[in-house]
Amino acid sequence: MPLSVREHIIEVAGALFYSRGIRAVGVDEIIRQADIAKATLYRHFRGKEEIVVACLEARRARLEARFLDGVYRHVLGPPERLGAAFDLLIGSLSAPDFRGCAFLMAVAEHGDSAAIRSAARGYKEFIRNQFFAIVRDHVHDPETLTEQLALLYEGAIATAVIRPDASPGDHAKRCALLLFSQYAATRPEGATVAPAEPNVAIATPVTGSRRSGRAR
Amino acid sequence: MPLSVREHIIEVAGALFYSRGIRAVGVDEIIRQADIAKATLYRHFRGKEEIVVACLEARRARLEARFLDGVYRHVLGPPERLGAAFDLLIGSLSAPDFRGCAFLMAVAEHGDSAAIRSAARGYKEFIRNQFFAIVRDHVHDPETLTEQLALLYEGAIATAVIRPDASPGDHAKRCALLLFSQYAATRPEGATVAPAEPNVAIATPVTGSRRSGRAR
DNA sequence: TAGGAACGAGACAGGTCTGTCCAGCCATGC
DNA sequence: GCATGGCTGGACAGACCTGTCTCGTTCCTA
Repeated sequence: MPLSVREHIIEVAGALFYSRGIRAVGVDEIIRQADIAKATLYRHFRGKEEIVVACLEARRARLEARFLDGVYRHVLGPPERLGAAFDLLIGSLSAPDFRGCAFLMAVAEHGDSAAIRSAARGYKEFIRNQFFAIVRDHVHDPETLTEQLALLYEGAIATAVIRPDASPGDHAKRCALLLFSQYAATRPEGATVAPAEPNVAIATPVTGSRRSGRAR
Repeated sequence: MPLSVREHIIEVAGALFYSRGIRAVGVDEIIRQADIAKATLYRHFRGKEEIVVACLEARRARLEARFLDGVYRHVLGPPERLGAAFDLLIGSLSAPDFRGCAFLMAVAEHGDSAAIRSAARGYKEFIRNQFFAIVRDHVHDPETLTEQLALLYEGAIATAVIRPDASPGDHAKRCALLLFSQYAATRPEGATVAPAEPNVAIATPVTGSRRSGRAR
């Protein structure tokens, strides 16, 4: 299954950008590694930034597909789905070439590019929305729980970069499941589970989930 | 109180590096903004990387001092201290010049530099250790709770970069207090702490007004 | 078989980067 | 008076960057 030239460029450039940084990788190195001519590269992309955006979008599609496959391959309940999502994360964090969140790194290096910010935001919103879809019908205040799960997810990635020996993925998973059980237990209507905890007060209203957004 | 030349360089370079990225800022721009000669810069630093490391260490000292001041200014219990720590975070995230974790960004751009990785790790371990010191004697399994709190802290910073409208700081604080009350409630031995009305912690300190900036 | 599109190889321009070096200025101390 | 040492301003070298362009080849299709 031969890749098209464009896909080949995206694959090579994406790996280089991720492993060494966007600004640290020149187009000369991309064409050398991809074994193509410079004119070919500039025939497929208008400039370097367009390559970066294409790499982020390809990565996003790959990660989203992997997420959906891992979480929805089997029909399971919310805790199992959350566990599967964090197991995927744990696998990513322990990959030998893991270096952090590619989207966050791209924004750090080119935060002025609207296209790059938009690609990053799109992926992060996908993750958030997936968590929301998983817990929505099983807890009270799913918006708050969703944001907290997303926080754990992001925190594990960031921590794995600098303190990888802290097992951030494992802690995030454990915490996510604890939170879910908490929010499910204090669920008002269904009342299927009732471990009777007074902490309900904390988990109630406060900051009205912004949710509006859509900057750009 | 006039700054020494070296401190002046660090201040100017640190702001430039943080706002635009390390590789995106050349030494020519540093000496122009700092209004010094190039020879002066290279008399104080052996090279650009040494400037970067000095900037990170200065930032680390500043942030650590601010953390300790905010959390230990008043004598309070663990929930109030956690609340204060996350209020400091909330203030930082909403600062107009906030762009993410400077240490993580530096590692993303220069992950091959041992000195930069070390500076980043030092700061992140400080945060972790502070959380540990706060909760150590008040919960069972303080190590796990500590890592989870650190995860929320990191996650809020990362999320604030890409989805700032999600109020990540507020969600992190709320979740941190919920976790603490959980871990305190299930504490086996002492059982001194009763999570009866934990909302005190939420309603206490003032958000923001920390004046984090220092944009210059 | 002929034409054209896609490609490889590489020169090239114009700019930027880091780091070195030189000449001159000025304050301080002897 | 005079040396010293930190500073400024700027030239400079050598490398690297992005993006354009030319030229020859290959491959597909009509």
